[in-house]
Amino acid sequence: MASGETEIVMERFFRALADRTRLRLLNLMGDGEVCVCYFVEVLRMSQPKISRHLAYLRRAGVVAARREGKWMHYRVSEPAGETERRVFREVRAWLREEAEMKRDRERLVKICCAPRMPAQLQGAPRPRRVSA
Amino acid sequence: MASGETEIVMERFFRALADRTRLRLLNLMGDGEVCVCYFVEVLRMSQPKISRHLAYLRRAGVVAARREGKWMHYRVSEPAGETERRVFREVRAWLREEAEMKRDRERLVKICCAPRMPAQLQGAPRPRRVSA
DNA sequence: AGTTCACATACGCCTTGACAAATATGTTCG
DNA sequence: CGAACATATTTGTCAAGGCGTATGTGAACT
Repeated sequence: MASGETEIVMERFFRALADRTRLRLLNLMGDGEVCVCYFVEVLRMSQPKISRHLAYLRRAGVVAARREGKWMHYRVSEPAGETERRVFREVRAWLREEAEMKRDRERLVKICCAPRMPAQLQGAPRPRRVSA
Repeated sequence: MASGETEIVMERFFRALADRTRLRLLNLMGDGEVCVCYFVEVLRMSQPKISRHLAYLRRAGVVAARREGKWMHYRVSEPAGETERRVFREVRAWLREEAEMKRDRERLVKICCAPRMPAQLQGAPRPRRVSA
């Protein structure tokens, strides 16, 4: 790693968290991998907007992506260091307590566990684990 | 508090941390109140720049200021909620580990505990507690 | 009162990044 | 192959915020 590079890690990390949409995305990934199409559905935002914020989080090293056919699954990516991991853990605990974040997770559960999925989500892969 | 206002607290908090200068200022306040003149001296940045970032941190509710004659002392201001406090605690622990942050604290100690203070700091009030 | 010291704020310039709309890429299936 | 679908990126516009310079403000002196 280039000298001085560690010095921007923290900044990049906090910049990644300095946007409500990105915090909401992170919150939805709290229980495991989630497909992009669910983010669009739950947050009711345009697909490019979601995608841009996911790319931002990816560049910041906060999330990782996995392709499965047409679908992309995003998951939280744990930091390397012990201290960073603890910071991240507490941040995510904070997310779990916020009102809007709770509502988002409830919407995710409602949508992906519904007896009939919404029309645009027919055939979309369901998240492994989901909890409000 | 107005409805919906709690939803921007997190964003404002992380935006306050999303800048290296502000992180360094926060780090220097880790052990107690510090006078503005020390920030200028330790970080070797212009006084208006320091002042602007301190104002930003103040607006975000992350620090508090106290006037003592001509001098302004800044200190970390603990958040209200338990979860927020834990996040903040871990963030500050992270700061304590970074290389540049350590160097900054060492510089603060060296400057304010020197037998003869630098010319521009003659008579400046020394921080209560200081540790590298 | 007037000056000096310590700090804060205002102004102008420039960069970053958020958004919508349009377009490109990659995957599957007929 | 080509159409359909899911996701990604580009383009253009705008607001937030970074910086340096200049100026304002409040406290402590003579």
